[in-house]
Amino acid sequence: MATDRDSVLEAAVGVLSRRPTAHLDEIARAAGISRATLHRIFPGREALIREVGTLGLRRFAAALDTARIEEGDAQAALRRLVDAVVPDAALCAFLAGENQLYDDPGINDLWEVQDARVRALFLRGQQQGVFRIELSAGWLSEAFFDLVAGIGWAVQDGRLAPRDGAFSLAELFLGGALRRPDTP
Amino acid sequence: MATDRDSVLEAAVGVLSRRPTAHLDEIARAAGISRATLHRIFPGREALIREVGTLGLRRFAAALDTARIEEGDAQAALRRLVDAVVPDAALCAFLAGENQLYDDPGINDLWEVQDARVRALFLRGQQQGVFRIELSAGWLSEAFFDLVAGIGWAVQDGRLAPRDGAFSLAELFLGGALRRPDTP
DNA sequence: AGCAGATGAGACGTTGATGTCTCATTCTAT
DNA sequence: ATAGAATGAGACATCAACGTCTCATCTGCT
Repeated sequence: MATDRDSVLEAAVGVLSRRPTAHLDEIARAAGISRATLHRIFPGREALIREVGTLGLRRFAAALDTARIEEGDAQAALRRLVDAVVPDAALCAFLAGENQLYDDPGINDLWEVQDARVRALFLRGQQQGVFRIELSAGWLSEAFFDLVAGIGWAVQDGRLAPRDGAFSLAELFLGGALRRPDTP
Repeated sequence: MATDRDSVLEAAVGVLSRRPTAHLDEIARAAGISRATLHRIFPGREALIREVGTLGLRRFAAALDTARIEEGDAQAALRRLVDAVVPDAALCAFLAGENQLYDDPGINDLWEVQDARVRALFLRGQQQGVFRIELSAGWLSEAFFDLVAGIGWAVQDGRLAPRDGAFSLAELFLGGALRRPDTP
């Protein structure tokens, strides 16, 4: 049952995104299973971490697909991306915190592909005159991901209401913190 | 010699901000000393991590002081803060990644004080009509710190030139990613 | 040169998480 | 109801990092 595996991974994210060094006991308890069963599903800790990473990247890639970021106006595409990615913000928070994953070539490649897609979105937006050209597409892409992770942490720790996630992310990232005098 | 301690902590940050689970061997090698000497300076791993955390918070607090964030126009104060904090972005990146530190009450208290100062800055800016009121001061504060950490990671990994750090941070955070038609 | 202190290299025991095993219990399908 | 499979609980060995120790070497000072 793939659903079973994914539900365990889901629970693992909840623990690991906060404390990447959490013991397997803790993860198993969070998933509602015993440590023995956890080992039956995943050969070991390394495999579990890797699976969580690939799940996060699969979800992120699915969000890019759902948002159809390659189509239409760049700003509208980014707003669609925000809505699509915020539900998986916790997974992105895990990915952001687990730089160690970049040792795995498979995960690294998968990440590169998705990151390139987001960078292309910003580049396209800059060519369309929608996004600012003073900021590099690479930095926009990285900063966007940082803020998505920030949403994930804030929601998990109860500092931000889940309903406010998409709005807070889109408004801050697109419009910045400054009040615009011309748009009352 | 406090300078010696700090130089070791400095080196430790370089390693720990990327990989929080790095072995003491690795940290000692990065600092150019042996593991034995590392143990002579810091009683153990826990003490080392705690010292790195307090160093980061001291530097962050010093940046808030240097920028005089309690004085004058909120936007100008934030720009001063950006300039003051970017040189220590790597330390902030460590603080952001090491949520585990929040177990220590001393560090937790110190963090609360600084976070409250930043939140007060945003609240003041909102009252002055400088910052947008649709975004909560708490989220602005958290997002700002996330982006500072992002700067630290990007610079450390060579994805962003150190000279571009302050500009990229200030422009994105204050003005957002959207191009403003009215300010060519 | 000679001495005191500091450092590096390495050995050693301890500790805690991990991986594997067994066995009793529970769930499920027929 | 019963056989088979799956799960939980716990014991056990392994292993890697940690903390401590000793000793040789190096540095700095007189």
